[in-house]
Amino acid sequence: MLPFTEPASVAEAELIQDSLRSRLVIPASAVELPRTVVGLDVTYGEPSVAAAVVVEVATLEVVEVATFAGEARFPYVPGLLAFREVPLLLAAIERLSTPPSLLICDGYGLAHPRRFGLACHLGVLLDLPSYGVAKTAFVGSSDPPGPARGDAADLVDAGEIVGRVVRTQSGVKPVYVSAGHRIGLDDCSDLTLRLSGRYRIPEPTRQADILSRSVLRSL
DNA sequence: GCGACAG
DNA sequence: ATCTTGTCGC
Repeated sequence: MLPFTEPASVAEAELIQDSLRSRLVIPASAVELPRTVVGLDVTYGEPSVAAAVVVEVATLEVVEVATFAGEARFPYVPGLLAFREVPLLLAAIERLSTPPSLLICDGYGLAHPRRFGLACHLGVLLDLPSYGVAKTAFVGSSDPPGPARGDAADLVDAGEIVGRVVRTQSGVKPVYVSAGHRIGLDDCSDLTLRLSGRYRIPEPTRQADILSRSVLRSL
């Protein structure tokens, strides 16, 4: 795995993204789906808490969890979220007993100003398939997806399809899916729907959100 | 130039 | 993200 580099400035952070982006691999065809996936999230506080939750794809059951509490070292800057979250998330992932097979992040992958969001960053550093599921818009635009679960619309930025707006529950606000590394957009969308039981947010990141919040409360 | 801007 | 209760509705 590649080491995380802590940038000393916004300009340096952008250079790091441009450099790591050259290692991105996005396959054109479907990849084999793993038996389990890892949902990731960070809740901010003092300290902040990162959570990694392993979920079995077939049953949506939680198989293992790990957390890490520490200070976020980089400020929140739109487009540079990874520098705030990656160190904490890597520490949580390292505490899992089983090696992760696919990462699902709370945020964006390729749908990013420099095409290198959080999901790309984690995927490249760990050389693992990864993608992002965000709750609100960031870059690009789309037609509104149809009203039924499974309806979706391309997310387009600068004439490029960078992600997909996916309705995971009928009549509920859609989520924003974008590929991170070593997985194509179709697979990301399919997996997101498969992992969304009765909630808007797919189970892995939903559980990571719940866990990181509860751990922070208990500190 | 102005506003918007993942978490 | 977070500060924060009740409330409307399926």
